Amino acid sequence: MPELPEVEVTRLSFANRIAGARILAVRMGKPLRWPLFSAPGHSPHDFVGKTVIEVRRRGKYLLLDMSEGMLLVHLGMSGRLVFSGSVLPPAGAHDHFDLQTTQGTLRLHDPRRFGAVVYAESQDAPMSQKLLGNLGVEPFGDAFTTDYFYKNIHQRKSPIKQVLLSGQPVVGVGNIYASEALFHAALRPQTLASRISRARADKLHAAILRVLQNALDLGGSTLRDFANAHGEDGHFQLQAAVYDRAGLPCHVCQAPIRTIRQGQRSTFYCASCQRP
DNA sequence: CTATGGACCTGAATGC
DNA sequence: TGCATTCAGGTCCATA
Repeated sequence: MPELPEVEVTRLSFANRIAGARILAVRMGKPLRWPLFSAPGHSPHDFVGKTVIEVRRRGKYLLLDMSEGMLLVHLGMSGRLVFSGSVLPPAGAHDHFDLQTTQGTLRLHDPRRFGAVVYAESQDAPMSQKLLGNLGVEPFGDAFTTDYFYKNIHQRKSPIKQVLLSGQPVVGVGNIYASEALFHAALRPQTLASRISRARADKLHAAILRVLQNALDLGGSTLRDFANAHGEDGHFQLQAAVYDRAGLPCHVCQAPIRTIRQGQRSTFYCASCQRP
């Protein structure tokens, strides 16, 4: 479900409401991708009494800084967070984590359970390093320059679509926005990253920022079940140029949008507008 | 080191 | 209707 825009929209929808809250109780459902604690001797009850200081984001992870330690939250493919100031309904079959606080309850709903909630003592803790240590730069950070982008894709031998999905050199671009950015840069997804010229790399760099910013402004994409922590849908999908538009006419040239498989993921593109 | 495919899990849509 | 197959917003891990 969630690429950078959806994760950031989720963060913005509850960060202010949970900041400063004291934790009252924690409830766990079925196991998620990783256990809450990697070291033995801990229990969810340990969180009671700690305070949530603030909510940050790194790539597609949400980082809940607490008065002691932090929670790394990932939404996987089907995860969604809900924050409610009043009492939530009883946990359903797919509600796998509840953080009950003095200011409301944060709940993770995740049918496929590719998501995770992981405790780390700090950013340097082993689990934190494993999950965050090898991420590329933030697209909206100062390090994501055109120079950096060109240099880093130039040494990659894979098709550019798969390089964008890899989280290296830049995080946050998933399957929807990779196809969309390549369309706006007029670049074929199959093009080997190493063969992309400086000028076209610059164009793709700009397209990534433009597409992600646009999706942020529209509240993300709701393909089937994404919603922010208030339950509000996103609207980017209504103006996607290529994603999920197989066989439909290109908005620019009317040629039918094509689908291919790359690394077991669907890619959408316009063979007329996008060139190697 | 880089690149690729499999694995994890559930539900909805499609096809015979 | 019933059952099998395919696909879905991610990414870690083993293997070449």
